Amino acid sequence: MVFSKTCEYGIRAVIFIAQKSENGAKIGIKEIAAGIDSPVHFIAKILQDLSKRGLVQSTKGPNGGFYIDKVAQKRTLADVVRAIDGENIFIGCGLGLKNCSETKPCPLHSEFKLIRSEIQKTLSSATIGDFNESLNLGLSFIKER
Amino acid sequence: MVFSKTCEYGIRAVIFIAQKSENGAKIGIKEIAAGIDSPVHFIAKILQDLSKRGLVQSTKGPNGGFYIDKVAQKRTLADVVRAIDGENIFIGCGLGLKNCSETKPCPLHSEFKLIRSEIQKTLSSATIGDFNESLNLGLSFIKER
DNA sequence: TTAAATAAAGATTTAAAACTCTTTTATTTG
DNA sequence: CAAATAAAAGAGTTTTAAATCTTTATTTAA
Repeated sequence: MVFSKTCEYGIRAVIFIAQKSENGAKIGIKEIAAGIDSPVHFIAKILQDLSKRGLVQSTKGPNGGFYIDKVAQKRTLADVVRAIDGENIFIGCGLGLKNCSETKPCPLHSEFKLIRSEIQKTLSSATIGDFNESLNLGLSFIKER
Repeated sequence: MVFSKTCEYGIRAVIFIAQKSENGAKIGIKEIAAGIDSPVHFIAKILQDLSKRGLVQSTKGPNGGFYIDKVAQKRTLADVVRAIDGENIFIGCGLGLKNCSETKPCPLHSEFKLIRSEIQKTLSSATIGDFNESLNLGLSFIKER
């Protein structure tokens, strides 16, 4: 729920790459897929897209791979989500009504405003690089097993 | 996001039926579909399912239709969501990790715990019948146009 | 300057969700 | 009891998301 599968993989990949490339290393797509438990070609597609938007960096050829530079480390998870799933999670109506608004609210409008703002706050206050340390210390995980 | 389309329709339908049947009336499936802007046969399927679970009542034949009795008016939106989309929204990991837990948390675990509990609180404190008045007064809406 | 490594791109397949259509069953009323 | 009405049930179809496979382009290093 909340995010599409694509977006879940995207967030996990971005966090993974950030951690692994902190020291300047580059990470191959196979290693990324293994590191976050995702289908190789699927995450490749997602990263191509994030790469075009500057949320990850990459180089081809031997010793190539993905990495996240200092600038991108400061981008937020909200940017990643926006790039993949769009604005809807931040602004959409909980009951799927397109013209739900302050003046014509759905019955759950104000409740969902609170929830959405909580989501927005969480995602826009977390940068891509924020999790490096906790992952390094084994305090959090982005892999199933 | 958050809910499946099926679930959005389901919630809207249930709220609609609750309001319209408050006085004991029964509402036909066509009227429901029109009242919440949903495909007739699709919402019919959803209501069949909710009916089996006792979240709505129905009778066949002339003057038949759907309604929601006193008991079901007291059921919560959480029950409806659980019936259609399952538990996942209440317990699932924000990053889609199946074995994310307190002891093996994903990087966003605690943040999502807050968000989920907000969703849970909202849905389980709102009964199906809670919106009758606000809909009657034209203070909230469950239809696009 | 060629071979190997690697990401990018494109095309295709699979699976799940959303939606539609047809037939059946139950109920009511004349 | 027959006809009409309305939901239930079942069997599709369409659309979208997810996943896979194949080919191309770029880079490096021998």
